[in-house]
Amino acid sequence: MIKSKLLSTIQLPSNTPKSRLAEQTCLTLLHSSHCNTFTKLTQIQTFILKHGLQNNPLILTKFASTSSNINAIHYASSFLFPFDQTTPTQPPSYDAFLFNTVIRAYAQTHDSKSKALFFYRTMVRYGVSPNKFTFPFVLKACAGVGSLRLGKLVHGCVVKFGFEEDLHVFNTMIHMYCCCCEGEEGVEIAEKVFDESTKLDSVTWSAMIGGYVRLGRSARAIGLFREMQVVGVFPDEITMISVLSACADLGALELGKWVESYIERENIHKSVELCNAMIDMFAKCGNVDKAVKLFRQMDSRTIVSWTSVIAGLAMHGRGLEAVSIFHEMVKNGVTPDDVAFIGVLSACSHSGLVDKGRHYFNSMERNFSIVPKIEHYGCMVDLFCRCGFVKEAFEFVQNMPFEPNQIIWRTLITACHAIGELKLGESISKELIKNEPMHESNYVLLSNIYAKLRRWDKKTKVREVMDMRGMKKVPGSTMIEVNNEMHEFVAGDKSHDQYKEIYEMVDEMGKEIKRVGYVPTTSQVLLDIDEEDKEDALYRHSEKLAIAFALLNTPPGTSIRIVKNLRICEDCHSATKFISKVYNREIVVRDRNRFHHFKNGLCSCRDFW
DNA sequence: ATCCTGGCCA
Repeated sequence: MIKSKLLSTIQLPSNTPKSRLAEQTCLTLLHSSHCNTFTKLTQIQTFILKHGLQNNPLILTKFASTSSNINAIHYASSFLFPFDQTTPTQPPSYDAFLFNTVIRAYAQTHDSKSKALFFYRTMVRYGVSPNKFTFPFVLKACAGVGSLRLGKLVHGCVVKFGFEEDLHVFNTMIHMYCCCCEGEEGVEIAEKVFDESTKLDSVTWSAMIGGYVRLGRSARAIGLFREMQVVGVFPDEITMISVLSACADLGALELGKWVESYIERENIHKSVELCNAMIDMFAKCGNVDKAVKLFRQMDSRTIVSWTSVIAGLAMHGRGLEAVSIFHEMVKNGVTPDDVAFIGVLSACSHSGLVDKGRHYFNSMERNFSIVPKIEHYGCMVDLFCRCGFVKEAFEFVQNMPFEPNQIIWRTLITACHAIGELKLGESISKELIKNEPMHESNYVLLSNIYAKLRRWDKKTKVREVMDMRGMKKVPGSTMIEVNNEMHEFVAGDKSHDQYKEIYEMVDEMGKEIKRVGYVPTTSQVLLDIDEEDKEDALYRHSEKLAIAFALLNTPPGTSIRIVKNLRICEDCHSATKFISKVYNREIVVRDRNRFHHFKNGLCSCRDFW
């Protein structure tokens, strides 16, 4: 209000050159207000036109850079470039700085990154040479768009304008190639560029390490971090965030603890983000108590801190604690966002809190004006299915404002499988395969259903179709960290040095647990073989191999932590309960979905997962 | 004279 008055009543003293004073007044205006509403922008635009400042690059640049939301940016750019944007007429006397500002503004948006590239092209067409500040923005926009073709093109421009030696530009280029991974090509180029360069700083290494983590190649990320230390480049907090993220992904608790002490020892700044990454790491590596402790010790927290600890508790099946922290968060005046709701809803789902889940889902829009996304609907479907309310789940899906995605269909199929609605599961699976013929988990679900129906003929047929289409089932594998080393097992694995002892141990385990009531669940075995062989096949599962390995190589009474890449199978779940009792070990299993804490013959998931 | 790089939660 005050500003609009100021604008309309402003008087310029006559003894000063008008334009200079107008320029200063305009700068003050731009400086003092955040020009993110149409009204303010219109007022300033009027002022600019009135005082003939429309060709003043300084004013125009400021005008563009103070626009802090997407509408303001569109507005500012349409003012700066009022011509038909596809066929620009007369090149105005704009400089690189002005273009950089507009390119930056668009590069930072969520859905208009390609406009950044458009303005880069406009800039070049006008004969304005990009400077060293231009390319980091353009490359960032490319990374956001994710098109390798564009990325390569911009790389060419970087070389053409001679900025490939600039470390900022170079680092952003590594980042861009890591983000534009069509297949593996992008990351391969990033590696090549990375390997060929001689001057790398911690940012370059972090970009590459972070790239591997994003692609799920966490072991490679850790390897690269080790190389970084060998070469003698000192990591900073952002490097450590990526490394922690890799530990979280691998479930490498010992390594994660080492990272924690390394941060302490080297006095690396513990930013909120670093603490968040640490919370996430401890939760995903099985020590959720430590995650909660760290969370409690933080003196300032962001929504990410709260969400990390809530999601951490959720995956350990500690739903009530997660819900209570969510409450505490709201009470502390932190407004939950959509991700926080994913956390609290999945907490309800993993702990069977149906009513609470419904309550939070309904409160999203009512109390927080967050429109539930399909992911939130997915959480609800999962919640209903886990509690056995399959009918309600189907009704819920029918009433939701989205077309169900494959994730939701697969949740429903799994539920059908669990409650024995095999015919329904079969028909949905077939439908899914028709729509998404190259997704292997659709075939796996169908083949599981045929196994339960004992229709080996149809099961074999599914297998054949998969082979014909050149697809492979992701092999189940289990990782375990012993003495700071990761060991990975796949079913029937004989590559391990200790494999003979391990198989003997597995046999012994089988005998011991059968004595206290374990019955092998042979219907889980997805092969058409006779019962005795099936039992044998069950004993070769990667989970059991890893547990046997742990029993052989860790002191009695210590807890065992393993990480499985897929969901733990029903038989291994049952067997592990008995093993925890017979061998008096706490066994913590992280599977694709959540954690299972086995202790004294029971599991924290209450056999519901 | 003012504009630059990598990172955390589903």
